Amino acid sequence: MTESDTMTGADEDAAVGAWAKRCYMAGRAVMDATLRPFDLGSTQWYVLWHLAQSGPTVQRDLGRKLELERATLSGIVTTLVRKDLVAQSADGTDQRQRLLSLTPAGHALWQELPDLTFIHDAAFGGADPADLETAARVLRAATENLQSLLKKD
Amino acid sequence: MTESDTMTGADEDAAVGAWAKRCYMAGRAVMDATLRPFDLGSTQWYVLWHLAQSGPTVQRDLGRKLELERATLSGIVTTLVRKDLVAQSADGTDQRQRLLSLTPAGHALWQELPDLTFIHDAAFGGADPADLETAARVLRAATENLQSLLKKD
DNA sequence: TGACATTCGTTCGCTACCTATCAATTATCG
DNA sequence: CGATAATTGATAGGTAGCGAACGAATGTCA
Repeated sequence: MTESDTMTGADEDAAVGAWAKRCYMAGRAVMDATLRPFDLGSTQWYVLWHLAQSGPTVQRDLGRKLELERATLSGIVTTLVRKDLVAQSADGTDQRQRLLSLTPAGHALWQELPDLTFIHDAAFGGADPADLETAARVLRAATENLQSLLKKD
Repeated sequence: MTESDTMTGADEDAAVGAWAKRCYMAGRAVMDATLRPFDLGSTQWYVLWHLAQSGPTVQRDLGRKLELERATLSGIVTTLVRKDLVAQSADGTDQRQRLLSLTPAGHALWQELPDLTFIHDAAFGGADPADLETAARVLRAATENLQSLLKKD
């Protein structure tokens, strides 16, 4: 047993949580390394991806889809606007909302970006589909348990 | 299927990678909320935890145990030193190394901190042990696959 | 021994999360 | 209608992570 096993707790349950973190961090590291030549962060890529796929989107809606707090997305959008990849325009109906869309430069960059499918394939491609389903179910249940723990407070 | 599919939450919510992130974030949120009254971050807690359990530790070793880069741990240690919870002293044999230990205030705070095992219990307590084992195995394999992807570059 | 390489901790600059708060806007309800 | 509540986006301040680069200390090897 390694020291990190003891760190995360003596039982197997804790190990799942620790591996969830490691897996997330490792995935992000690969994504960041792939996008570094393009001066793009992983979450910035998700924003471009969504806008390229779904077209102009109200900022709040995008935040809900990417599961980011308003403040988090606000900062990322500011960065992308500064890079002239995303435009933030007023929406006619609700003056509070901002409509996000790709600029021409954003469109152009999106065309040049490599396909990131290989990341997911490398990570999970060799796994038994049934095991993947089980892992997803365990993680989903844990997430919901934890979130309901926060609500209760 | 890429990470992007998972983020959109379209219908493929069986995506393990996305749930790994959600699970990690949710766990950290509960931990942060629990530790907020004590003005402690989650990783700061891990540092105190290890020092309370294992006694004085060379900084680099602690970094390896907690799987943190030197730069990351350096910042966290600085914060804990500023709060007078951790002391950073010179080690006799190697003048490069710093020996970390709990200060009296650090010991005192540690005694007052609540038990955090309820978090893992709430998250994974209701799951089938076999499923937990499967989830851990899937995540571990994915992590190793991703890390070897980084080495190759 | 001396030259070179490695290691440790720090610092810098960055991404990406969060909470709390604020101004502006819109929604709701008496 | 008007007062109050809720929502949007921005900002401030904090935590957590990374890579790159640097000085000091240590290891290695010709």
